[in-house]
Amino acid sequence: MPRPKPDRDALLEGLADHVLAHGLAGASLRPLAASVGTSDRMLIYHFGSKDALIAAILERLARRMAVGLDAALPAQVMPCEADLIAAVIAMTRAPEVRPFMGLWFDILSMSRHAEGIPDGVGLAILDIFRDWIARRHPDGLAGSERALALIEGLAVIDAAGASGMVDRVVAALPR
Amino acid sequence: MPRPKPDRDALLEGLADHVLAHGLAGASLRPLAASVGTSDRMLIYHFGSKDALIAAILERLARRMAVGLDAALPAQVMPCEADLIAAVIAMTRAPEVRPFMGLWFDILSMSRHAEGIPDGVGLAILDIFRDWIARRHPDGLAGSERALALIEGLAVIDAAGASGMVDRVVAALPR
DNA sequence: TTAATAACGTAGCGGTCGCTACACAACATG
DNA sequence: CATGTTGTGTAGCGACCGCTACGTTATTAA
Repeated sequence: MPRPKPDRDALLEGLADHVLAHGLAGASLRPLAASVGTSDRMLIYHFGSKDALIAAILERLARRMAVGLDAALPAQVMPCEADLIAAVIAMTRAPEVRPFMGLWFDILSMSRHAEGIPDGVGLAILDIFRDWIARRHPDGLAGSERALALIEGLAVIDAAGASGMVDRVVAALPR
Repeated sequence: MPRPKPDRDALLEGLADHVLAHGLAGASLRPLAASVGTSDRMLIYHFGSKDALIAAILERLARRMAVGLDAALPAQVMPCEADLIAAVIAMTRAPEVRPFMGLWFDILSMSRHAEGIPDGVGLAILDIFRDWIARRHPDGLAGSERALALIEGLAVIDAAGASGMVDRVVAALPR
């Protein structure tokens, strides 16, 4: 009975791609549907409402991010925090990761006004990232939160267009 | 002829208030106009287009932020970076400053897709903030960029809902 | 075979969007 | 007084929004 409908799952992959490519902020049913060769009618049919659809897409993307993070950097403690941060910043700039950063800012922006972003999504994503860092940080979980803050901040500065400032800060990190 | 029309200026104050209160992401002409007792028709008449209107509002808000920042913390070097960061984080949590942080994430999100946010706004705001920090940081401009990154990151974590993590990081800062 | 259910297309609802056309009053200038 | 220019209200355009009504086909169960 609660057989996981196969179409829904296939749709989600394509929908996640579309959100990643075009952002979450202006995502609307018809372009979303067109990108996977169906209609807005069918998206509502499968997911019930736009909010539920967005929730499903975000869940899918969160899993994709978790998997991608682990694939991007070997899961071993790095000897020096500066190296870890430099590696992460380089990673966030890779073309296949940058859309995720954009999505992250969309979520931060939208969740302030309850615009269809489920509660707790921000926290969940933050936890995924924090734990991922903790597994690679020389000080483990203790140092991971400060490193996370620094990385998030550098990502913000990067997104604002001041990549030079980011490079300077990373280069000046104590080792 | 290029007399700076007085109405336009008065309108901008109210419009800036509205954007601050309701966010930039979903700001549309009719609610904006209603909030200052006029019509969408008149906003276009005064500003030419929505994009120009948004640009004017953002300019106004940037100035307001610059003034507010200087009023919030005395313009003197603080003896310890940790104290400065703690003070800034406390400031970002104040009810009159929080809307500015929200606006900042809206700008970050929207400017990725050229959604009516003029180029360079992100950089301009970042510069205002960086310089403000530099004037209070024990290491001056040299240390300000790393502090800025840390503060931005903590603001992101705060916005995501993990204020506990922010408190922990701030408390663990070396002094 | 028949009946129920699932999957999907077509069409359209009521609403909001940015923006414009048009008329008209007030005022300034010749 | 005639003639703009400036401000403002009313109405509405075409596009898009999330969502629904309704009919049809395809599959499955009795």
